[in-house]
Amino acid sequence: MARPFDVSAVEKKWQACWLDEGTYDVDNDDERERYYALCMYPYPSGPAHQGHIRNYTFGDLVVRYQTMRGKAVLSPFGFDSFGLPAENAAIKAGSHPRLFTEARMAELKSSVRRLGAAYDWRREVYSHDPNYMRWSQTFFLAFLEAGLAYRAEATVNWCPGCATVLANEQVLSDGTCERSGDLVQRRDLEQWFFKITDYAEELLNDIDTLEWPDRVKTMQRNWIGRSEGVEFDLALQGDHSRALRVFTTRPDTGFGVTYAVVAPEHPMLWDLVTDSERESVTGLVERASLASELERTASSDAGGGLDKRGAFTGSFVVNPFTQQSVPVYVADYVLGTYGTGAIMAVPAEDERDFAFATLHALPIVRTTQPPDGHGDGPYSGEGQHINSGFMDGMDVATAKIAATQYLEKNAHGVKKVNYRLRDWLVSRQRFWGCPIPVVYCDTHGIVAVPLDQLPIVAPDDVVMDKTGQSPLATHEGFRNTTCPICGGPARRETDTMDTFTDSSWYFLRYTDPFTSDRAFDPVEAAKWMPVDQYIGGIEHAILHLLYSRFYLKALVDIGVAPGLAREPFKRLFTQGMIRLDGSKMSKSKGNLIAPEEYYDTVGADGLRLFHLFVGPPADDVDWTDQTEEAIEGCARFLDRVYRLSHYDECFFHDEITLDDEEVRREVHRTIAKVTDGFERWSYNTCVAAIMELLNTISRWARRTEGAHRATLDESLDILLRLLAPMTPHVTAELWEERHPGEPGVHATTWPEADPTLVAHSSVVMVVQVNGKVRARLNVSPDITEADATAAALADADIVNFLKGATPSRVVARPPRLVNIVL
RNA sequence: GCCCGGGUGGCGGAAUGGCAGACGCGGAGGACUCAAAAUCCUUUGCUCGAGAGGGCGUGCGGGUUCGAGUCCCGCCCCGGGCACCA
Repeated sequence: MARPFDVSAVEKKWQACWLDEGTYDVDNDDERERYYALCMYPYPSGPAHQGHIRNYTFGDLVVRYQTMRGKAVLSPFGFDSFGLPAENAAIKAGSHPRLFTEARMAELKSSVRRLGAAYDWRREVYSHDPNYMRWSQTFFLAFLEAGLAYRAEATVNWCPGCATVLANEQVLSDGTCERSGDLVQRRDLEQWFFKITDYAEELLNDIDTLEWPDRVKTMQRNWIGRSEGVEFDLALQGDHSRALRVFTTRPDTGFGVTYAVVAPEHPMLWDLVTDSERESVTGLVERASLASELERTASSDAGGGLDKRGAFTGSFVVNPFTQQSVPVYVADYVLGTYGTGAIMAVPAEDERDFAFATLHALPIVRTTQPPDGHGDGPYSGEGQHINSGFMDGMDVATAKIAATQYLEKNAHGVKKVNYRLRDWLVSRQRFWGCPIPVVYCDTHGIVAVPLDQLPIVAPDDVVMDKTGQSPLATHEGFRNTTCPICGGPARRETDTMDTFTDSSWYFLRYTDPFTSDRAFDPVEAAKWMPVDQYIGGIEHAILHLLYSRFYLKALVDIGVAPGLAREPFKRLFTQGMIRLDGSKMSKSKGNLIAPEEYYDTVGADGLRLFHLFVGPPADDVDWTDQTEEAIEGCARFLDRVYRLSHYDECFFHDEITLDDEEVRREVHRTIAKVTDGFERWSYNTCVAAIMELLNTISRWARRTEGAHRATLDESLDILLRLLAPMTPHVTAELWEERHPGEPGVHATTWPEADPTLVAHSSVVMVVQVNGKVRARLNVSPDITEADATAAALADADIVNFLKGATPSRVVARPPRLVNIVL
């Protein structure tokens, strides 16, 4: 489309200006009020796509708006530059992940620069920078020393496609890898873990203090999965010196326990199995251990959990409430990794137990009275206790307390809190990540690499193939080393750290990236932290956002970040996704729409305005056939702004007329609307309000009766300032034309609405009869209820409409509405 | 199955219990032009009507209210999250 000005030239000019002059560089000794605005640092996958553009457009609006509000705004940029895609691509192309990654970083940076977003580029960080790795490794060792990092053998998630283990958080609920989509396998391996479970309670409680979307908060609460209950003993029938320990959240249903179940991995299992049952139990356990997590957990779907595989162990335990002996089963619906790995089963009040009991013909005893009409199925809701001895008649909460006391006295019962959250598995058997800085010595075992030898950087001449072992393991020069303690032969850890460890602290490095003798100065970091506004995609709702919260808490506790607030991100905004043909836009789907083609036509400003205008920022955007036209519409609006600013046929008069006054009022009302919209993240309505203002000014300036010069100048100046955080280039250009030699539009302050002008001098009051609008009257905004009623009833149209009928009621809501009810 | 969102013109969307459809896209008509593009103006929920004007209308069915897109109850559909965690 033809533009009234050279968009590319204008945008290049201002981008160069901001960069050369370091307009958005901010120093740590800045005395203005501070504001830390941050977009999640990207994985460098190539040129920016529309998701990035959307993210950085919102971020830049916040940065420029808060700057105009007089704050010192920290706005850094960097790259989450370690990761599997680079390694896989490098294997394919016979290149090195670093070369590949740095080429992608350059591409992304170039397209981000052309967006014209304001960043302090001096603070740029990237994960694979040895200067950054040094501190990633230092933190690992600090965690190790504090007992927060440990090595253990465990059943872990192995992704065959990625040729590495994964954290629980990276496995989707259907048992596939969130990255490659491969079915994740279970393997018993010795791996490094971070003790995130130590922080489960605090991670859960502090969610309440965060200004985050409820959706994200709920997801994190569910992920942590706190449950309160009792752990107690079920004594073995015939040998009361031994017992099966179980966990339950419903001790009150104890009288309904008709059997018990242990997980196939339970350590006591083979003590319980009698000779006659050995064969069937062996078969069951073998099947369970071969089955993938998916098969084991997803089999309950359709038939309401009828597929409950299990076998009798041959042993019995005593129900401590009824003193009756009940059979012990082994079944794969009980998990070895949660609670005690064994449960008391109450079929009448638990769906899973009900399904199992039905299948295996076990007795079902109700202990809670279900509501009328509930039927024979399991019932786990509120109700009076029945068949429950001393708890009969109690409600669930009261019975829980009574049952807990009973178990404490009679069955070694202890109140217990369990979490679904597991420790964070951080080992990865891949090359392109931060090496774990420990060595293994035959004499001294696990030995930390001395801090002065950090960073441990992987050598370049490594054969990278996906063998299931870290590529570093085959590099003799890297692998073989000496023990820092005894100098004897030792071997290096060859696994690398999960890349989520890198992204768990980058926001701290941004606050003080200039120092080389430590990761950051806690005093400098404390000036900026916590991040005032964090912006990113919903896909990080659990992974990155939970890990970062854990990191900061741990870093504060171990003395790396003393004095910092314990939460990294005060406010979080999660933007919607861009969809093409209904599916998420992503490089792997090959459906990216690059911004470059728009930069040359509608400009970065046009594209930015589109992203702001298309809908609520939190909503997904469908990229359709009509999107091109919508983007052009945004560019057209900017052209109209440009033309109005250059309009030189205006006839001016000296007196301020009523029309001029009304324009001033519109201008100030728009200030109020846009300011409010900015605070509420309602950017689409802000754009609409500014468009309306332009229409008003434009029509008024073209009138033959003329316009008041000072009013036109004020109006245009305010319009440019309101628009400046959204479309920074064109507004900077027009402002410079209008105010040569003065500070630029981005250095001006955010306009303030004059309350006396925002108020309306007269308003339209609607008059309804039985809820339908029958007349409109111009009234004073402070009309009284009586006057409003009188005016409504006196109106000619209303009188005519009523035809003498007497209203039964008149509801007046001055000054907006009067409703006459017949 | 459970927990969140959401359902408004041809399309994206707006609307603190008070004029439904702001703003934009698209469409229609007009001005300018030799012509086109660009620009500017008018118009644009559906429907009945020549017109004035009327009726209907925010997924469906009820309810509360003088008044409901908005609040309550029960459904339907779409999207997302969780899913044997005892």
